[in-house]
Order: sequence, then C-alpha cells, then structure tokens
Amino acid sequence: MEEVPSSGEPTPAAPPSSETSRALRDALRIAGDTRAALARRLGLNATDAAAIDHLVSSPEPLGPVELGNRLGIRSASATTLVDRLVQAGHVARTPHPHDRRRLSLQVTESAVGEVLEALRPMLVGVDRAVARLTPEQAEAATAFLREVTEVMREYVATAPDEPSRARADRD
Amino acid sequence: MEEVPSSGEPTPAAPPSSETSRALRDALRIAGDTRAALARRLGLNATDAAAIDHLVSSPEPLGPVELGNRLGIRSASATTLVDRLVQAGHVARTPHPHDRRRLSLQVTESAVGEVLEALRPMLVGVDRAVARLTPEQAEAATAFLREVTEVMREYVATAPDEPSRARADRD
DNA sequence: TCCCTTTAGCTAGATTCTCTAGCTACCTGA
DNA sequence: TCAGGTAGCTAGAGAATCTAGCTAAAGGGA
Repeated sequence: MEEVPSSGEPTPAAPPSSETSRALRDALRIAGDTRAALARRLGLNATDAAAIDHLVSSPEPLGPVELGNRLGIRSASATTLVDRLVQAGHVARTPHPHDRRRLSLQVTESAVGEVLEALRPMLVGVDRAVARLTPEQAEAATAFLREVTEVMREYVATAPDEPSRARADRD
Repeated sequence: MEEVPSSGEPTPAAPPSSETSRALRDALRIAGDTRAALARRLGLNATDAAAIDHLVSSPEPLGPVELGNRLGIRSASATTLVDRLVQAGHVARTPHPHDRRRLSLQVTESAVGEVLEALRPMLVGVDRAVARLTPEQAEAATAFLREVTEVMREYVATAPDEPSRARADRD
C-alpha cells in the first residue's frame, strides 16, 4: 500500500521493498512464537523443545555442552536439561567414539515422531504455500531465505555469551 | 539435493520445492534463536525480550494479561514480568482510557531505541537481502511470506493453553 | 615420558522466574 | 440492583537456570 516514492535512491527496482521487509519481520517474529507453541504441544518447556529441535536438525551429533552453547545456557544447566530429556524418554546418551570425555546425544525415534506429529499442521501449510510458487519464484525464494538465514546465523553467533549487563547504570 | 521424484503428484511445476521448504524451515528455526540472541544483547531474559518485542509490534496497546496470553504465561507471571520491565525502565503503565480495570503498557523511548540498536545488524542484513530482489521477486516473496506467516499464526493460535500432558503414560 | 593447560561433563547450593490459589475492583447484561 | 465475568495484583510453592568448583580425559611441549 504505502509505496514510499523514494527520491533517487539506490533502490532502482524495488518499490514494495519495505513491504517485503515488513512481511519478513512479521514472519520472523511469529516464527519465534512457534517454538513456544511447539513446546506446549509437546508438553515441554521452551528450552527443552528448542533443545530437541537443535538435536534433530543438527547434521552431526551434539554433546550436552555444545547443545548448551547453542541454546545460550551454561554447561551445568545443559546437564540437568539432558537429564530431563533422558528421563522423559526423548533423548539417549551414547559415548563418543573417539573422545572418552564426550557424549553424543541421540533423539529417540518416538521423540522424533512426536515432534513431526506436533509440527505437521505447520509443515502442511508451509508446503502448501511452497507448492503455489512457480519454479522461478521458488528458486528466488530459496536464495532469499538462505541469505536471510545467513544473516540471522551471524546475528546469533555474534550475540554476547552472557546477558550483557547493558547500561544497568540507568538511574 | 534430495529431490524426491514424486510420482504423479500435484506439484507439476516445483522441482526445487523441497529445497525451498528446507530453506524456509532453516530460516524459521534460526529465527527462533534470534529472539534469544536479542535478549542477550539487551541483557534481558528471553521472556522479557519477547514481551518488549510484542509490545513494540502490536498495533494497539496491550495490558499485562493480554501480553501474558501472547507469551503463554499466566496473569500472575505477567504482573511480575511487567514489574521487572517497569523497574528496568523499559515499560510504563498507563491507565486505559475507557476501562478502569485495564492498563496500557507503553514501551519507553529509550527501550525502543535500545531494541532498534540491538536489532540493527540483523535489519541491515535483511534489508540488503530484500534490496537484491527484483520487483517481481519482491512481490512474490511478500505474498509467500504473508501466507507462511498466516500458517504460523494459526499454528500458534491452536496450540494448547497449558503444557498438554501429552502421553505422560509412556513407560 | 611427564607435566601443564584446556575441555567435556557433572554436583551442590543460591537465585530467578513461573505457577497455583485467591483476592479486589470494575464492567456488563438481566 | 445484582450476578457473572474480566483485569490486575499478592503470597507462597515449584521448577529452571546460574555460579562455583570438581573429576577425567585429551593435547602440547620440554
């Protein structure tokens, strides 16, 4: 709607770009909420659901500490987190083949099934939206999403490890 | 990579659709992590950051209870959440004009500034990716994102209110 | 080989956040 | 006017994370 008729800007061919930005930001904001929604459907708290999410989507197995790093929690918290997941039957601890200090965390089959089942309504809708794209649109969308994903990955990676006590000297 | 050569399916013109789905899911997963990253940059816990996120992006002012609903927490927790945000100088409570039971939560200017500052590296990258799209691609991406957003909104809205005690009768 | 540093994972106790239960004040419809 | 429902708050209990510190194993250099 509100095409800002940018003067002579370096956006020579993107009148609805602010709309796209807005649509993307809305999508990303809601995406944050879907994790909590997934957690509620699984009967888990947000961290536990995020942990399983990371474990099932990681190309290589993670240990408790690395999982904790990705979740932004301490190693001690990661240990008790894994304890909870193991006790609930969602995860199993197996020794690392080459490093006897390490563990590999395996998501159990039943947990994978539950996650897929809980996610299904969303995946169905997403696939339906994808199916409506022409091949050219799909290709462009894929490239665009990968670019955005890379931006977010960088954003997450450069966030401080600890709550950054940002200007607590307020008043 | 793994194009599933679907037999005679209703996907007549979308060979890279699984790639797009995958790219989208990766983006959504990372998007969930960006909220935690934003929280760390702001020196807040995840809920508090999500709360400010909701407040700044809501078209109309919210009260503690409605905010809690959107965050998936109880009204009592929302009260203490708002207490924290007020004490930190991020939010102000103002009375609702027509309903004396209610409050309107206002994000302070300084908090808005801090959020924008903390988000900037991501917004810059996002805008850069958007600017690379042709007008046709931008339009298609916008429609696609809105569709996906609607799917997620529905997914969030239909999640159970409480941890769904899903099959706790495991073994 | 031996020593020293670093890393993975764990335990114990303190802290923080959310929850349940229940309350008051206010709005709304009969 | 009065009953039912809603917004917001308080108090105390429970759950999750944190800090601090430990052991065992890997890795590097003398």
